[in-house]
Amino acid sequence: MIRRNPELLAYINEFYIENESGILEEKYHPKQRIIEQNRRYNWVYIIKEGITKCYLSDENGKDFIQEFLGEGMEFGEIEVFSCNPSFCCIEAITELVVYKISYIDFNTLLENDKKFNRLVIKSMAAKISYKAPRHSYQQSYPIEDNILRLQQLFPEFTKIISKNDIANYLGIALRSLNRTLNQLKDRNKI
Amino acid sequence: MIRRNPELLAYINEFYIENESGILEEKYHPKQRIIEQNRRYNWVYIIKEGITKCYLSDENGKDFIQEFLGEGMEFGEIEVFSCNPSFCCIEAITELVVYKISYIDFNTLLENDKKFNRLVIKSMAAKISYKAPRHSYQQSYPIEDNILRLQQLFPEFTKIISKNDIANYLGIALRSLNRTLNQLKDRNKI
DNA sequence: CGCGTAATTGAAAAGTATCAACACTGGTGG
DNA sequence: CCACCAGTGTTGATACTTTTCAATTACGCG
Repeated sequence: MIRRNPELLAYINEFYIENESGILEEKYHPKQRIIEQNRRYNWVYIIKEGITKCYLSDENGKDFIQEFLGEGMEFGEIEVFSCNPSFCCIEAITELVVYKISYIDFNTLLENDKKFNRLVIKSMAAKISYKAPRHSYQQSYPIEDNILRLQQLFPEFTKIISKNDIANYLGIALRSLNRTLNQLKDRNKI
Repeated sequence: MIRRNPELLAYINEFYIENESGILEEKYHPKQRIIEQNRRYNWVYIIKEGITKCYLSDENGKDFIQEFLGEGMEFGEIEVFSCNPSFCCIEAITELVVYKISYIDFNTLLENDKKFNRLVIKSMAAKISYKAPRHSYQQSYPIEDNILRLQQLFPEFTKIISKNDIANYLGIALRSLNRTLNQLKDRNKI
């Protein structure tokens, strides 16, 4: 549920911070948006501390949460390669500290630092391989199974994330989330 | 719906075929599986001709189709980086011709050929950026809207792909697909 | 023709969303 | 200290959507 990438973060901390590498640091407060949907940016971000949500919102006002991103996760890098405007929105949930790198510097690193290149590819591969099963599971199983699964993976998911966000993450109505949670409690399954 | 990557295919055709590069060619018939779920392989594939489906199947027997892959699309590359067994199944829909490259050669190309490296990254970025909106749309909109959208993007989608596969792609029951198609016809929307 | 696969349909059951009302919480200012 | 407010969480009743299951038909091909 909350994705992390300690390997990437460690690498950046070790080799590029305080080293005149063009990597900047920025802070955000909860509910601040780092990236808005359908805009163009020239920065790639990597989370140093805190949690964000990555979501798409559609005309009818519904938000769909792609993922919750924690330490070491990148965002904004997809748009470097696709040359499209941002396809999702990134919003801070907790207090947040990020590193940011300009497109130009990011591309330079990709070309000249093989380890960095490989870490970025790995991070993208991870994004692909966890999205697929999740999408599949959400479509194929009833709400109850999805909640039990979340419960297993992240026992304290209700502590950090609001109910509304959880519902948006699961792609269901808030009411359905509450009802199902109650049913599970009644049957002592949770 | 049917993804393609002509740029990658053109590049491989131009520089690596019939050039002692370690790239092999293979043919498959409809319904043959190139990759099974949860196994380990040592090959990355690129489609030269034909169409495959990429799907996940779960214990309860349901298949969920991730994407239909056409010319130039790679598969098997994610597992090179994640080091996990295959997370999906790849099955030929039409007569199929693929190129295949061993993990070792693939890694060598990635390290030594910057253009190839960039093309692979771009292809992964594309996978991420079309999966996200699709997942979101399927969760947030009713079946009817999803079918109309498919209709717009691929007017002849019923010609090539079986009804069952379309239902599995949309994550709905076959019955629901048929009912909705009929309703749309009644209202002359299709 | 006969077979297997794919497509179609109706009726009932199950699952979800919608909407509106109400409760809880922490913070603010009088 | 209390009243108020906004944000978040909770709940019931109802309407709607989707699936399930089983039966039937259509199609392509040896």
